[in-house]
Amino acid sequence: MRIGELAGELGTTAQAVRFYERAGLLREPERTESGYRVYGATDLKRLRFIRKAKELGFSLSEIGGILRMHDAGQVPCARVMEIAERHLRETKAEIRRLSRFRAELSSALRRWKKTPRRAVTGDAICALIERTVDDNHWKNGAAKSSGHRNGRI
Amino acid sequence: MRIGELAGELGTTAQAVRFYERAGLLREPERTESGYRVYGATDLKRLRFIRKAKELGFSLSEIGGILRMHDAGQVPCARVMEIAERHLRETKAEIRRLSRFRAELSSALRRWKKTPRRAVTGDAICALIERTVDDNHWKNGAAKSSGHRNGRI
DNA sequence: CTAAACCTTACAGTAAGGTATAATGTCAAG
DNA sequence: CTTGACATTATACCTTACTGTAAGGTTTAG
Repeated sequence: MRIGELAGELGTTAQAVRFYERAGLLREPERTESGYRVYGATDLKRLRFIRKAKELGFSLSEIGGILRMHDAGQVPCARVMEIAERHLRETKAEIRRLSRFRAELSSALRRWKKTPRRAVTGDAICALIERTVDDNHWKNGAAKSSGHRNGRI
Repeated sequence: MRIGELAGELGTTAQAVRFYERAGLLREPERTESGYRVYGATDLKRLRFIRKAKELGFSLSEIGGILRMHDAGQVPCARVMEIAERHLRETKAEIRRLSRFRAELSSALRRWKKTPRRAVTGDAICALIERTVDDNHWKNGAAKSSGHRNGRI
């Protein structure tokens, strides 16, 4: 199969497949006489693995590491667990942080509804934000938030 | 005060402040005769708001929207709530997704410990990933994971 | 007076994960 | 034999939120 078919099979594009090849996730495939890439069942499985892992939150460099283990004959499942657990911990930490923030938001909002506007707002831009506790001691803050702004998927 | 002092006051850098100015979050300040930017208490408050909102997970363009509301004489707190609630919903959705994934991981891992390696692994790269349920119907997947790879804060 | 520390501009680069474009070549069908 | 759908390459561009660098001008402490 050629690159477009391989990509289409997994809901991605030929460019992305070439990108994965340059990134070292896919080996350089055989070529036809005219230079077209030709893929087989093994490549399809490998690409399916890459797409699936990416869906599950693995970065391409993590996926690269896993694939290199596989290529070296090792079973990478322990490493996979490790990375997945880390993602989960990070996400949980973020939801704790956000939940605290929401709690503060709602209590500020209650105050805000009870008090004359100007009294709460004061000289702040938005008291909801300026009055939150300083959470600098929680290293690794938001700074990225989750998805939604680019990629399809 | 000059740019370095303003930045230092809030734990950021002069470059970042100039960046905010170009991005339209800070107005162009007065200048000394020699062209140095000169800031006052209002600018300090505005920058403090920006940094705080960013810590709480707001993107610069969201912050820009909020500041434009403020500059137009409106109280942006309702909008702030809206964005914060959305961030929280997104993060919760992601933790649900990850939790499901982890549940699958652990059950796969139990199977994996009970069965001879080859039987579970089969011809997969890592059965833990290949055998996860297809969750494409959960639009907006991971595709970004949370933080950790760049920003100070 | 000089050196350090600060300021100015403009432009390039980073990370991640691609997407888009240009200019060209190939292959099957009509 | 031409049209259209595919393929090739290289290079540039996108987002976000900055950071770094070059090449210079200014201010301040000693």
